[in-house]
Amino acid sequence: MTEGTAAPRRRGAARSESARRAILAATASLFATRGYDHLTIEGIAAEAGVAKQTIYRWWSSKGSVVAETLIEGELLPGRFALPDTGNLRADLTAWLESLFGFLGEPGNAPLITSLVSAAAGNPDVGARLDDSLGASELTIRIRDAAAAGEIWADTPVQETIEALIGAVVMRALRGSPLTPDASQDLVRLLLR
Amino acid sequence: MTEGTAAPRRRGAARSESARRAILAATASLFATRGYDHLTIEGIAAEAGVAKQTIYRWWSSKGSVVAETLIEGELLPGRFALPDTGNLRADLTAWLESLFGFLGEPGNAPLITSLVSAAAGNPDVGARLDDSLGASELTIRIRDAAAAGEIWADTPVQETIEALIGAVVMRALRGSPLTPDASQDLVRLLLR
DNA sequence: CCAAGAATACGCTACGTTGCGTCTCGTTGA
DNA sequence: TCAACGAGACGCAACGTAGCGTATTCTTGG
Repeated sequence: MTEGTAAPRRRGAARSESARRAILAATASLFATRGYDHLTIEGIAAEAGVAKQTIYRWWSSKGSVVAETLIEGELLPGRFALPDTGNLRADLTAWLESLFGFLGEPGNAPLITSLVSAAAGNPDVGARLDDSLGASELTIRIRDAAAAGEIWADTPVQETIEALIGAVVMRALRGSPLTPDASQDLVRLLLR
Repeated sequence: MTEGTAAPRRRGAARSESARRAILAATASLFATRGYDHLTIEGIAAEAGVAKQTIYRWWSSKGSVVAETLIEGELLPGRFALPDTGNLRADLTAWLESLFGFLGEPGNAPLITSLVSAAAGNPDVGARLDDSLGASELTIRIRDAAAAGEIWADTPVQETIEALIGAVVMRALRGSPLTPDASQDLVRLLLR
């Protein structure tokens, strides 16, 4: 499934790790500056100082390269992990605030928009994007909080998460202004 | 702003309405079968039996043509209007159910995914897509319901709508299975 | 033990294809 | 009469594939 990862050890020259790193770095850099749809394989190859065929040898599409770049953590900062202070509402609010804060910095909204577009065309990117935004921790925390009685026991976990991330995605897509209370309001809205 | 609409009355031949209709119909048909990123101006022209220049004369981009096709109602059925029985929760549930139902029919999820992708790259398409999904009625109804005390008076209208549509978009993007209670759960979650 | 050989990755260059957006052409129609 | 139309050629960019010579690495056999 995940392309571009280590090959089984056989004869012949080994895969060049430096080429792989250069490709991912070039992808991250070009993606950030030009966006997903202006990203080209030839552009990546040129920026990375690598032959086009070296990309095609290991990845089947632009989306695959982007997905792996995302996995490698070169596209989004790692700061979107959900904090764990024991207070779910506070943690969620902080998490949303860091996301909205990121969206508010100039140039970042188009980056997320581009990532959503990439996710629309490539499920692998979608899954990795969810991961990068902290969806898995979200699931665990909300489920546990419901079980522990910290929030309404019948909270529909899946729907809550989709509404949360969906709201963030919509903000990015529409570029709607970020009200200062958005994070608090959203958490209050969704966690009763 | 809205391209492709009436020209100022001058000398010479008038704009061909049949060409315009053929272009929009071809766009709708190709979009539905091949998706947004495989949609090409040359393909539309060929399918419509029209010269490429006739498209470029009236629209500036692929996105513009798609946006107008959306306005014309040729891409999405008109059935996503929010019903008005006086009971907001019931109306929202019905609205969500028709959306989720549409998403569940084979071939429709990719259509929405493609539309989201188109919206990501073209704000005009985004705005029209919101319209087609009934966002404006949503705003009015939720605001009125809050004012009338039918729902919590402090309901953050903008956040609620973004969470609602965002949840639908996430379903389409992730292709997650549609649980039968999803609509009810979502409405209960957001409207307390 | 170590050279020969096989297998593979790499950079490079070139090719045919597709779609872009622009630009003439005659022709047609209000 | 003159702009809109169809047809289609043009240069450009990027696609994905192929073949080349070179470098690297494992396997084999004298």
